[in-house]
Amino acid sequence: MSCFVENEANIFKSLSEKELHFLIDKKQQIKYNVRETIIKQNTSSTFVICMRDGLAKVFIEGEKGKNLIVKIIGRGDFISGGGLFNGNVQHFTISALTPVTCCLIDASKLSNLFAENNSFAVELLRNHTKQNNYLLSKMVSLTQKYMPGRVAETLLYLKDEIYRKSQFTIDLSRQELADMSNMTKESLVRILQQFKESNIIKTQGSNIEILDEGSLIHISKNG
Amino acid sequence: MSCFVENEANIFKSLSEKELHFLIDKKQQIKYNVRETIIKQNTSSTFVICMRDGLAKVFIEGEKGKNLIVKIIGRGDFISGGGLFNGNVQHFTISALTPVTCCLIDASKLSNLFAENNSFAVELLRNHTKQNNYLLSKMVSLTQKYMPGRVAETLLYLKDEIYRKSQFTIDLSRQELADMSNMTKESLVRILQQFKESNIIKTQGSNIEILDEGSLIHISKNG
DNA sequence: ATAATATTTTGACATTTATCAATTAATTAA
DNA sequence: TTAATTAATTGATAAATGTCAAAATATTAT
Repeated sequence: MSCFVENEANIFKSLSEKELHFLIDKKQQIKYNVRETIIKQNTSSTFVICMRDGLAKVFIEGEKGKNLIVKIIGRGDFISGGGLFNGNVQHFTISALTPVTCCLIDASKLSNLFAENNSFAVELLRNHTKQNNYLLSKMVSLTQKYMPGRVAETLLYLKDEIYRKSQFTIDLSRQELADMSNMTKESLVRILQQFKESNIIKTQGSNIEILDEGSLIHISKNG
Repeated sequence: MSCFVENEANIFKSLSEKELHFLIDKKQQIKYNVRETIIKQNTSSTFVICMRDGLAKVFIEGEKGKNLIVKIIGRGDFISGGGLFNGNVQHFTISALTPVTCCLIDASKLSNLFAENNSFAVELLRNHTKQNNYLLSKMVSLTQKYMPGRVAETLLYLKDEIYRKSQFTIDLSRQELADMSNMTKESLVRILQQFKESNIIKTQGSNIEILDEGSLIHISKNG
């Protein structure tokens, strides 16, 4: 089933072919253009998303037009909008950073599977637990680290979790990098500048290369 | 079953008497003294907690000895330590603010119930979804509001969610109030002082009375 | 009760971070 | 390609918040 990636984190791994078919109508693969909104905060919808291809940002639209990017999702990631089994109101916005293909799964189908396959419920709970723990650690970073630490963390996150190499062309603007790191774009730019001057990174527009990962890790821990 | 409170939020409401008995051994009600640790971050344990009586703080022990109090739990609250179905490592510490009585439930018992009662899995997922949404909104508050807004929010949280009246004697120190609001104790004290001078609150030691809730709401939204 | 200890409050000052305006670079549309 | 628009960068300055030390209160143990 093309929407699913074979890996440890895949919450669908415990499902049979038949169960997968029940969950996903192949024709329900939707495409989004860059910058298109996939899920909109405060609206109501009953589907959850499984990313097939592309990258999207998951963010909260705060007061005063300030956005907080919670995470980036890509191929194989499963995400619900915060309304799952809980009123269907979406608690964050998801929008495409690159062209995105994804499956929209109706939430009611999930609970229907619990009875016949209880390890699927466990998988979903595990997924939520992980998300929870991620939010907690992000919360600590954002509140207890100085700006250089937060920028270092953002860069390492992009390298390790999203692009999986030391040199990459980001699909995010400086403003979006700032929204991930909880600071203004001006502050972000200044810190990137510092990292460049210390030969920790090399940047050219949206191309970023991490030259000294050790330093970055050190800064992200002690900043 | 004395450990459970009858209300909407109770995740056990869909269980039969027999299922409840399976889940909870009455003798497994544990008592903790003030300041005792119930769950310790980074240790491994397989139980989840249902609070019967008393108040406890759920917090993350950050770097540099800085704590972030995520929430306060009390009678009827259910909480897992972040290791549920996910390696059993606890991701935060829970410690008693007042004498606490609670039930410790082995996590493996939870999944055993999923097969025979699939709405229980849905309840658990709903609980996790809510927790997730709470963390997201807390994250936004802590990162996007100025100190007065965060203190106002903390006071309203204590009034609305914990003590449920306008005048209450807090079981938290100033340091702990600061840990809830993400600031130093000195900053917290200064802002309480400002609120007093504006006749928004009245304080005497650990006794706090909210005189002007409207202003507090306004500050928490616009701060 | 009294001393010892811990907590809360206050003040002066330093640091971190944001804001605003101006400039430069990059992207998009005609 | 060139103009028009948007994004990125830099500098000067202001605002928010933290640090450190001291004083005042409260709490605990003897």
